[in-house]
Amino acid sequence: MTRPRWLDSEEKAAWNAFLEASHRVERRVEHHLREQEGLSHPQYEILVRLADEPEWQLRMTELAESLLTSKSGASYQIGKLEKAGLVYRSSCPGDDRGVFAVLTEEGMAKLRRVAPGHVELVRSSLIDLLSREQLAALTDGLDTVARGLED
Amino acid sequence: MTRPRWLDSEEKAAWNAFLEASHRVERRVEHHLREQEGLSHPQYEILVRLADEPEWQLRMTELAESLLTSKSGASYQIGKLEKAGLVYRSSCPGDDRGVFAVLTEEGMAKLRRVAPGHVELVRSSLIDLLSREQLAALTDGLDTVARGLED
DNA sequence: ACCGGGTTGTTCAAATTCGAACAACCGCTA
DNA sequence: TAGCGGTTGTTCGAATTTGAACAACCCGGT
Repeated sequence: MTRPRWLDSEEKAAWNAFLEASHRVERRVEHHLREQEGLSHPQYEILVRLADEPEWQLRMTELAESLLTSKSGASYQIGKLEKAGLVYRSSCPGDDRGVFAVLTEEGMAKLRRVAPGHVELVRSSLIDLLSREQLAALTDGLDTVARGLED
Repeated sequence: MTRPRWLDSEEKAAWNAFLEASHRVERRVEHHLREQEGLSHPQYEILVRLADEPEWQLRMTELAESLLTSKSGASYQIGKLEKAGLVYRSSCPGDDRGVFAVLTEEGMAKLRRVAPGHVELVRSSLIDLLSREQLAALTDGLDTVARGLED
């Protein structure tokens, strides 16, 4: 067992800033969507993912991977959205195991209604807090991290 | 209702990178601590917070605020750690409402045992993925965000 | 000394998350 | 075409989180 390579003060600062910023932002977004729009953040993200697809649909597994969540978690949330009429499940032609989650018109309408407030919140929680240069540098770092942790 | 100030592509990239990086890192850390050390991330953070205090103790409310979690969440996790013998509750002299969460020797020993592996994971999840310059820029941005969202 | 507003920590129900287990299915190979 | 490893989505129980409700307590002004 080699001696641990402890974090120096800059590295500690980086880690703490990362944890604090991500928790604060997540907390804020979750709270806003919940209170103002009656959606959880995962649910909102599902609507966004589906709306981005040409046919407003995604396989359950693809959806779960896109959300970085478990399959059971995706299944649960799709169930909720289905009850709310924002999404429905559709069988997958050519693969009887498969299930598509499909955005309904009502789901798309909901998303359009909610998006402006959400974008405003994203601005006030991240974008508008930083200069253009800070934002670019932040994106660079975060992207490098995200790419480094893929799979 | 004014027209929403939609995000341009750089802003969208920033937001997506933020969400993806924070989810991937959190997921990785949580998984590692759970599997390798038998602690949840919140629990580990509690041990760290307490160990940082001169007397290894914090009031429940302070602890909750430090963790950016709810009071009930802190209470729950302290209950778990108490059962595990890593922490105990102590009444607060001068304030009968107050409760201190106090780190035990065993808790400190556990933290010392777990810390090296955790630090290695923090390195491989964030620190070592970035150059010194990237890390500094990332810290700057994330700190600005965290400060901007305080309270 | 007493009140009234604020604070502290716990408990509760409800919601959410996860992984394991499972049944059903796919596609390739013998 | 029978079989077999791998995939798909759901269900289950366990763990966790949250806000609301609550009881107990603190304190400054009267």
